[in-house]
Amino acid sequence: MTLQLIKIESAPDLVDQVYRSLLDAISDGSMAPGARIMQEDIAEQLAVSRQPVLQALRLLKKDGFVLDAPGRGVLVAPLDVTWLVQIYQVRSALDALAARLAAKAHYQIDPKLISQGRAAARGNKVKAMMAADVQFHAGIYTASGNPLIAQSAQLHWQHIRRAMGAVLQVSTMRESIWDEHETIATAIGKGDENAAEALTRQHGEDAGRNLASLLTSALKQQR
Amino acid sequence: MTLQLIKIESAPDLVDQVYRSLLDAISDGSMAPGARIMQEDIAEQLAVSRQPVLQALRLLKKDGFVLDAPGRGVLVAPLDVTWLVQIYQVRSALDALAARLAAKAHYQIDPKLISQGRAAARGNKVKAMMAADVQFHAGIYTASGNPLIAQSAQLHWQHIRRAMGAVLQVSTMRESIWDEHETIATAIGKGDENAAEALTRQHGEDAGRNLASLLTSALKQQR
DNA sequence: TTGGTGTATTCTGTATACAGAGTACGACAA
DNA sequence: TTGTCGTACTCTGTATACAGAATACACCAA
Repeated sequence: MTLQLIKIESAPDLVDQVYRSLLDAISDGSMAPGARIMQEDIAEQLAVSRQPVLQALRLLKKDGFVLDAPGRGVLVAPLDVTWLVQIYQVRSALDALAARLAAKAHYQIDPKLISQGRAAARGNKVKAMMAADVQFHAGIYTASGNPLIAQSAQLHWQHIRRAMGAVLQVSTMRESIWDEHETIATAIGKGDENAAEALTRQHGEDAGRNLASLLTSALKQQR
Repeated sequence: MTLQLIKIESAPDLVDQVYRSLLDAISDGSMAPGARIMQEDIAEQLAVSRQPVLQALRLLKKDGFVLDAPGRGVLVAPLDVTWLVQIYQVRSALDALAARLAAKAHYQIDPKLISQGRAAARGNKVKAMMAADVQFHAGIYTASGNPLIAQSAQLHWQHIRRAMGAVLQVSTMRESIWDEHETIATAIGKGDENAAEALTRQHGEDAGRNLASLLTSALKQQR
């Protein structure tokens, strides 16, 4: 009996649910950066006790989405360009690693991911663009065969999502990224590890610089 | 008043203390891989209620040090070679990134780190060797100027420490690693980004392979 | 002897209760 | 008017209480 059984997922408990709910709210901007969080408010809104909220907040703190404000509880982490740059540095390195591993396996990335991505890029729905982008990169993580990469990167993407939301400008997503994606996919498919790695890193660094500069001006404008 | 004030550290609460205590026990092997953890036992040993223990365990679960055993609480994560290899892959990539950033800044790594490391390697205290190794790499993380790298890597080192403890063999630490460290430090100091990155990655991958094979045979021998 | 069913126990996760720390605000003095 | 002190309040973190789920074991039948 070596066949892969569907793993029974343990029922998501309240802490998980609160965590996701808060993470979502923070990522999509409905909880503003710098906003103060009070356990009781959250607990009441979600109709749970303070206990699961307390635990969820601690997890979010570990991930850098909320900060301690000693004596005043916790705050939604403010948007910080430096922080974003650091996120992109790490993510680019992880993406590059994933691309190299995927190339080693001559993994054939589903062409649909790219065609769908191009379609999304031609539309004007920011969410759809973002989703396509995430999906493409997630595809590489999966292809790498190293789940640890996906796990780390997933958190990074939440931070990125937040920054993107704050920038709002649709122009952020230049269509050229899908040319880059296609080049990367080709290199991976051919098994050209060096090219896949270098292209992916470059792609990530460009995206980081781009978003960072947009965020900088957006933050300046706000004040 | 632009001078950097010493940040006031919020008093470490019980959750933090329990977390560290458990992390330490797991990392140094005093809590055996696969061992079942019961909240009440821990709580009693540390003279706290179950509440902080519950939260600490959830944090450890997020880090991969304990696993859910549905219906039976949690287990100390078993030592898994595949997992270790994945850790090393990610850590090598992060180390390489840190080395590149440090080289960009022409950071001069304290030569003491290396001389002390060589001294430790000549001794036969596993702990001291390990500590020197960690310190050298931590130096690079600091030099990178990206605290996110250090944060991620710190967890990886805990996993590595655990594996090393299980292997026990002093021979694990070949003295040549300090030659490699010295080469890396030189490349960083000279600002040779490419060399620093490549050397560091190679160093990490070698170490990973080495430890993985030792762990494999150690695990085989156990059964 | 082996398989199945029912019950008791054990352990987790959530809710509630409690105590302590810090802040905010108001009163008073200079 | 401004600065300081004191008090009340708010909010967090920890402990205790409670309920539910899953396991283990014993008993019974085949």
